[in-house]
Amino acid sequence: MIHQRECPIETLIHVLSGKWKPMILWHLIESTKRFNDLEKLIPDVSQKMLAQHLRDLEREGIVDRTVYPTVPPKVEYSLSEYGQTLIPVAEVMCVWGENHNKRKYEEPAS
Amino acid sequence: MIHQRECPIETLIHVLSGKWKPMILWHLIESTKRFNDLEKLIPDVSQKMLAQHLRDLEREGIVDRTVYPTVPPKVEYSLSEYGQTLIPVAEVMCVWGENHNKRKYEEPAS
DNA sequence: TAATGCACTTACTTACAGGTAAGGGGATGA
DNA sequence: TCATCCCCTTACCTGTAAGTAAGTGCATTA
Repeated sequence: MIHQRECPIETLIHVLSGKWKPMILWHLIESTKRFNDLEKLIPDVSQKMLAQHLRDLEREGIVDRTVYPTVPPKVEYSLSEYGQTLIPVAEVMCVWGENHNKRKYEEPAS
Repeated sequence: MIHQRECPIETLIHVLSGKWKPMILWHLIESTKRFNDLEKLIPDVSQKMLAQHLRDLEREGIVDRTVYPTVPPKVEYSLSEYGQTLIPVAEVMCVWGENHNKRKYEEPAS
């Protein structure tokens, strides 16, 4: 049972809202990635949006940004320790999402 | 572990995106509600937005709409059987959300 | 006759997320 | 000297979500 007055579903939805954040999280759960890696892995994302959403996730404490002062610069993005707490949540969300997609595309009962 | 190619987190986020959907879900998890009930329970929602988001949730099969042909009209909204599958997901999301809010407002370490 | 309640819909406007294109800084390679 | 690589930032524009306000239809109430 849920026994809160306010609605914290909103919190998580808000943290992961934005067209590209779920994808970013998805790939960072798998492993640490560089900016360019993410750009290649996420089709059609612009550099601006990727940078912006990474900064959002960093501000929330979910993503760690590690800069190596080399030339050319190397920046790595990874899930922070706190960000790892999202993994089980993401799993539950994924199970539901997969099922929902199946329902939508395999049994269009409507 | 998550072993999908595509990212189904997006699916759930998309289903619950829109400023008012989490709140609507929240109240319908508690119990069946009428249009006016929801309007009163959700501060600042306009009738237009409430109607629109309820229709969205109905289209996804999450919410059932029951019309009683009385005058004045009576319409009840409730979680469908399928919508109930969202309850455990919502619970996990809530736990994380509560914790995140605590972290943000009680320990502004940044 | 007019007002009220319910559950919306419609038309119009505003705000913000996102898209496009270009630049920047600093070292290396041709 | 020019181009290239990496990781962005900036300026500008567009499209969609959301806000505002009014209207609809029907029956009951005053």
